[in-house]
Amino acid sequence: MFALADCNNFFVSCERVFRPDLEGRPVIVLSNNDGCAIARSNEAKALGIKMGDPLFKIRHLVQAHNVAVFSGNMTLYADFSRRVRTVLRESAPQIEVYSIDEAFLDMRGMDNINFDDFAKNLSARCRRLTGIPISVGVAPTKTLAKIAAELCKHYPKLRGGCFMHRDEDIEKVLRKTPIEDVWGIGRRSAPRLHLSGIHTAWDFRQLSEEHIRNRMGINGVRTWRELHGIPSIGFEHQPRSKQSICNSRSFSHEIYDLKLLATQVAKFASMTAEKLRSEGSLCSELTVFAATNRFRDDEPQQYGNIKLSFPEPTNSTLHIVRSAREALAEIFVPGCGYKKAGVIASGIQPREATPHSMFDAEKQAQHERLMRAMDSINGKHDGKNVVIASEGMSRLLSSSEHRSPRYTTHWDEIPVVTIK
DNA sequence: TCTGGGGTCCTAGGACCC
DNA sequence: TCTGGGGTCCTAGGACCC
Repeated sequence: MFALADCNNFFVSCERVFRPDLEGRPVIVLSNNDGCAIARSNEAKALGIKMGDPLFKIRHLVQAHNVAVFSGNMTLYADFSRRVRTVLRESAPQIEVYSIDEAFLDMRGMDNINFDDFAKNLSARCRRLTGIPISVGVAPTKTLAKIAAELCKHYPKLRGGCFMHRDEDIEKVLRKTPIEDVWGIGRRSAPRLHLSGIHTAWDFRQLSEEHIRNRMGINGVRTWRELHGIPSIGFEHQPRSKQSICNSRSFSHEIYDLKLLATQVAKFASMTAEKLRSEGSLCSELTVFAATNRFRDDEPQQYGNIKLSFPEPTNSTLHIVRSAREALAEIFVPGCGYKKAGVIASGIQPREATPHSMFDAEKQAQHERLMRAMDSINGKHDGKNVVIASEGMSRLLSSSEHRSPRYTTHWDEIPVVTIK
């Protein structure tokens, strides 16, 4: 058996931990720049607010129904994610962290327990210890466990846990599960399937493997087999090392000036280098891209990108920022208003496995000490205190007007509450 | 006026090899 | 007249996920 533990409306739930007054009220959390709704409470979903709806298109709903609006506060959510994972690790021998708000549990070997009790107890325990409500589905495959967890969200009677394993139960549930709700069936496949009369997970399961293979490739087959109860998606006991690291943002307004754009790209590059070092990795390639506002048809559109290779794999802020700035200068077109830019590191390899340069060994050691010093200073205090000059001292050009305090990580942001 | 960010894998086609 | 078979690597684009 496999379990999926899925945090309910995760970002909203994090905000509610410190704002219990928002229980029962519609709440949404916004993406970068306060652009789109990326998390909604059940009440907000009931109002018809969809995942990814731009704020300006749902303003009328927000005002009419007194929706509480938050800017994304990733520092806070990452900390809650860590707390939830701690609880999950205590409950199963192996967990696979799937995303910031989901993890699979490998239940193989746990034969003599009541899985339904296990699921419900885990949900209650997580709520008690972290404040975050979670749904736990247990089933013979990961795909079925996902469906079981989803069931908990619609049926409060399940008390956050659902064990789905008997053939007749699986059939009953699959008959009611729209095909587009199945893990692995996306935006493109669902409409195609509907056209050929496939509307539910059960309909899909009735098709022949050959048919699926021809129309949807190997991934379709995997999903089909999983729905039949045959585990076909591996359990990843170890987190795999990343193949690419990307830092990109949309800006709060268009940037026409290369110098200003370069400070932003320098920040992305610097964040990328930091992430590489924190994972003990080096990169051998760097892609830099910059794009104009694709929603404005009254302005010339421009998308530039360039990929470069480093002579030696690196995770140095100095190297990566310098290269990123040079690359940006090559793709920059004067007169264009850039709305988004970013940096992608690839060709990632573990630092230990990479032989040191034959040249300048001493210089390289010095350089590494410098990076360690930077990381240690920036890690000690709230916020970045040492940056390289080309990043500039200004912030990223993005707005977040509704950000909550980072309650659990930044002491100076915690509001003083007077209880009368 | 205002429209997210960060990932993964598969597939098809071209270039090239013996 | 007749025009193989089996690889690799790379890239772009598509599809999927949260």
